[in-house]
Amino acid sequence: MEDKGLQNAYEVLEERGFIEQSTDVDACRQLLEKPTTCYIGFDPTATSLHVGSLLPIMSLAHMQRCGHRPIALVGGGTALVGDPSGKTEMRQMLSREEIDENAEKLKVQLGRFIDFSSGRALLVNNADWLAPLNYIEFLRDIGRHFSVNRMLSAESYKMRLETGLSFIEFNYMLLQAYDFLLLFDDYDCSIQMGGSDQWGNIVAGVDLVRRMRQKTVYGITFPLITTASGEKMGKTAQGAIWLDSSLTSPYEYYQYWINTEDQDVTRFLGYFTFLPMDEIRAVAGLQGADLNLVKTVLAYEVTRITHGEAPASAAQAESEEIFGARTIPDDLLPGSGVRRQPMAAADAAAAGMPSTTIGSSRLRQGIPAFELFAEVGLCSSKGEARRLLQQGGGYINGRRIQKFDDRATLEHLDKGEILLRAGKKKYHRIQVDEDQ
RNA sequence: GGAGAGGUUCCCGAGCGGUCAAAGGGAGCAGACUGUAAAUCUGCCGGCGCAGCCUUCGGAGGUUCGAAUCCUCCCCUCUCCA
Repeated sequence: MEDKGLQNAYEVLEERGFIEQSTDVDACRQLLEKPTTCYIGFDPTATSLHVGSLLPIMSLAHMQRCGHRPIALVGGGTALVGDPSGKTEMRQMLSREEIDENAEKLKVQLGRFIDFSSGRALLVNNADWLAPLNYIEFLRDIGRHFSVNRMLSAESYKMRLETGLSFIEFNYMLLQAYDFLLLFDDYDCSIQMGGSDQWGNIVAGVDLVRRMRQKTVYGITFPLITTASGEKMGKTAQGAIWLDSSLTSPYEYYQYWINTEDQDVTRFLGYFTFLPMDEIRAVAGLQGADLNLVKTVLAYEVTRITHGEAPASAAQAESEEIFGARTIPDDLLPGSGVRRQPMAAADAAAAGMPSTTIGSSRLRQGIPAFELFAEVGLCSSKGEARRLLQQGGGYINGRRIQKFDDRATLEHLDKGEILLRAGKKKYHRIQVDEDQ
């Protein structure tokens, strides 16, 4: 069902809403009738990719499913320079070592979405060819094809012309264009994809190949994904939503997706799952509380694709334990393998809620609630805990705490543990260590 | 190199030498409402068992009974000129 080798990749991407702009729609579609090589660059500026990179990653995965060969380019070289596109300020420079380290981690992550075995996809690092470049040669061979006048008119530089743009960043476009040229030469790569902020850089590469090789290559950009309320994807108050499970746990990740705004649900199913579009269209009309069923499928699917089957099911179980389970009808997004029936209570208990172990002697004396909330990390300071509790946002075993200094004692023990809750969604489990 | 502007609590942005832990907005958090959504309303929003005390206004000194507000030097950013 998922592997529709026959469908044209361009149409798949278009149907799923991936395409914002392309250099030549008809030519791209035609090119993709036959196995083609395409690439996207990823910046190794952090140890992990985050949700913001999910759309490009999924596009490569779709390409591969349609029989094409994707190249994931880790920008180990370009990251040394820093892309000014879409940024207000120059980004912090990282050392070569840090970038190499990050690049290694990105490889592993990308491997979960794309099959790099036996040449079905390639992973390259542009540090391999950018780092040894000779400045003078580069200027003479590549630099001469670029018009500063044109570059200055590029949208991506406009914003920076107001706030300041350093020369090193100004060069970024040449390097990315050179990447495309090199991939074209070495791997016959003829399509570059990227976020809409990459349009200028991609076109620069297309132009460079045309000038130097008299060949036409193509570019496709994706829309900037924002939520219905206008936020950029993947940003929360706690920071980015990472794809690395040690930075953002599968549970948090699942929760991020299940909290998707109503208006975004079907759109996101198209972007971030492999569920067939006709199934997705079938649920597009759902409204109100019914959408929560769809959100469950969305959260499960995205978590499964990112972290795997088992962590996704565990996240689902844990969420259901806390927020309650629903039954998902079999005909709702039938292509998904989500568990559709509520779990037996016993199975659900094995969840990975954060927990702290406390000595029984301390509990015997009783611990003021605000201290406990701060100690356990539910609040960042005692003052904050105090405010939370005074506003009625703290609970022990589901019962609201009346006074900020009410004590948690051994009497609160329920099945060997105490369940703390801050607000509606944050939980913490206290376990007791039998000391004297 | 020359001339000017400016660096304030997560962000933006006010701030008369005392009444400033610092206006206002945003973000965030809690409560109400709900569907683990959005919108809305209310409260909170440096630390501390908190009617009090402690540490903040780029950095270091200084003037004052008293400074985020005045002076000196330094660091950084931006604009214009060369």
